[in-house]
Amino acid sequence: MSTAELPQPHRTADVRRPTLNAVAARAGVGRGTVSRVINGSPKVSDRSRAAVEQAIAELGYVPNRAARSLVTRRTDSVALVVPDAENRLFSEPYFSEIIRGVSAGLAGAGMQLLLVLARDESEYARLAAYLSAQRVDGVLMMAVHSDDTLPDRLDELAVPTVLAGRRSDTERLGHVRADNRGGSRVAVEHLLAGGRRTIATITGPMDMDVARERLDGYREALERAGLAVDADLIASGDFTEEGGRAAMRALLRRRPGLDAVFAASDVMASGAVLELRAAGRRVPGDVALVGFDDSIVARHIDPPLTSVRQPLAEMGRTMASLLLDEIAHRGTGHRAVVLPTELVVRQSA
Amino acid sequence: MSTAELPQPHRTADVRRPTLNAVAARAGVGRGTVSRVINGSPKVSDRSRAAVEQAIAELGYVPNRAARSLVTRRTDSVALVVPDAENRLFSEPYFSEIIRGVSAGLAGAGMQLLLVLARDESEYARLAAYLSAQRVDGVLMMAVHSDDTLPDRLDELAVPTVLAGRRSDTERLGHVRADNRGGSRVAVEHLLAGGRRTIATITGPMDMDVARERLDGYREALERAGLAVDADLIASGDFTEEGGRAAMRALLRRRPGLDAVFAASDVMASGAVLELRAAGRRVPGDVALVGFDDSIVARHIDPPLTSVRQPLAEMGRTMASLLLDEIAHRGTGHRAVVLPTELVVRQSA
DNA sequence: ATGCCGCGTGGGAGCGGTCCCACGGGGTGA
DNA sequence: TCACCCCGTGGGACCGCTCCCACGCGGCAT
Repeated sequence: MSTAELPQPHRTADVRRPTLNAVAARAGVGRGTVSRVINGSPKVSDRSRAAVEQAIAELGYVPNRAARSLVTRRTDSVALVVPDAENRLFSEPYFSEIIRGVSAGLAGAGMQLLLVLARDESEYARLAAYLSAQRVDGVLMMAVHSDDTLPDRLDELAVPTVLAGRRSDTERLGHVRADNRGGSRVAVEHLLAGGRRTIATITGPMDMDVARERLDGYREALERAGLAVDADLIASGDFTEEGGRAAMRALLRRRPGLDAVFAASDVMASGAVLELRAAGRRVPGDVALVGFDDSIVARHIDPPLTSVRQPLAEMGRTMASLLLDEIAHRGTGHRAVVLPTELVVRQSA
Repeated sequence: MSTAELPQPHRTADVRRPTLNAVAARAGVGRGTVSRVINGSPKVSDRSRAAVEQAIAELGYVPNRAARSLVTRRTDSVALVVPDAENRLFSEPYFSEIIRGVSAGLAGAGMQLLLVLARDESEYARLAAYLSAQRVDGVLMMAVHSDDTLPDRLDELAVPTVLAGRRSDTERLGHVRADNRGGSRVAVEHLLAGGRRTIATITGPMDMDVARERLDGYREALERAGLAVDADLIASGDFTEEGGRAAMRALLRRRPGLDAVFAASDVMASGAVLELRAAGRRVPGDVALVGFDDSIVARHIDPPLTSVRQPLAEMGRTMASLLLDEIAHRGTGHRAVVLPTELVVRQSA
């Protein structure tokens, strides 16, 4: 590592920005009037409003957030909490797309987005106090585990909270999720439509709601087609590539005759592909494969992977709007929103 | 999309949190003393300190950020600005790893991280005023274009600013970057060591410093090896997969005899692989290939890609510490830090 | 002309901290 | 014993905003 001093440019001293008082003086009105103009109150004459707006423009005035926040007891900011252990997910489009959606949904409301990565357990434990100390008006949480009680604590502390995904099917907090079950069903139906009949599935960890839902979708599709669900065709992975390989190996051992696989994530599918190739099976010739997430790897593995896409940006936007809702009308009750998925057909099935 | 009302739980009314005054009363001391304890001043007797700490614990007191910020003129938060047009990068480990590093580097200092995605030009234009209005103590910027003047404006406004990467080799602002030139040189030296002699390169857009640096590294390696630099072996891409394909196509046309390619990004390398395969060349048998970034696709394309890894998390941490430095000692001058890269050898070369 | 209404307005109070000045009391040196 | 110092301390004065009360004034009904 090398470090270099850069040529030092001019550096203005601690610039004091104009206050609301200065604007009032310049516009020849009282502080109250300026405040009203800034906050869009209708009870201001056109003349005053014009004068104030001109003064604001001339001075380049921007309200001091801290001062406002102190009296309104709002911060106009929300936190996005991401357990940092989930860095795996972080590098997927999942996080970034949702964040973009959240950001877009928040921007219109003039809300700031605070990114909080909880590195370890102890840090995570402090979070409830931290977040409730009027630091944020609301909290968005991603990748919440089934046994996580932080959301409940926030709820008890009256901090508006919205989750990405739900912890279980008895989730009481507001949340947004994709139609995992429906998406999986469509994926498997696609395999059935391609003439496949011995369709296996690689599931995620069964203590996660997404994993259970995606397995349910698989079952539903088979049942609707009048096919029996064979337990030997179900192997569990852990959403990692290695887990996908191991599951695929197990499936090939138990049911060498399988002609299709539905993997509950693209990353596991990418592991499965390697294992299939190692076993001499061609994809999709011998075995068709469908993944879930439409992540980056889906486009880049060979063959490009047919996968189920979640409307990530829209999920983010919806999370933002649910949260803004909860903030605006506290006690309105929580809402759950399920968004439809879409099957992206590529060459693996 | 479907929406559901969830059962409504209890909802406490606007909870008023204890103030510093309440702590003082409970501890039987003055406000000043409590403030001193909170801010770690040594001028407090052990007795008072103990009393205050107990009162804080009993009341669950947490200082009000807004109130503090109002008087100290600090916000204890920094913004991470990401031009949203760069969403492509966003989904790479690049962003997420740097963000993790930044977050880790900031956490120790009790700083908050504000994520600011600038969606379009107009939004981006407003950013300078927005950020300078004492909203943040400093700014971190990613993916800054060569012609971007926002950093300079921030600098003029005396807002401490640190960039990820530099705009050009005359960059005056503080920044952190990987040793792109050295990394590229090592990559090409690896190809040379493998016996390759006709080594092409696919560059990024030449108006980006990283692209220029990586090309320079390529040149350096050849020159050190006593080989001439052949302009026909240099094709420019744009850091996209399609750009990589097009560049590879051009290279094969101009120099069908090439036996190795150094692509300035993994994504371009992944495009190159497709084109090489289409042309019937085996990788690495006929043509060896090295990429840059060690991104997700590097591990997942076939064959797994040898690539140059940047120490992303450390870059983030370093950015944070440079920024904290600039905030603490304004006018100390800006610094540039270059971090070493590492060649990750896989099967493509 | 007088009273009343309501709109637009000015400005005091206060949000919850930090800063700093002034003050009391114990120790030290003359 | 007295003057001085220093340490720990309490509390007034803000920071820049919003909230809200009270007030002036023109228009309308009486």
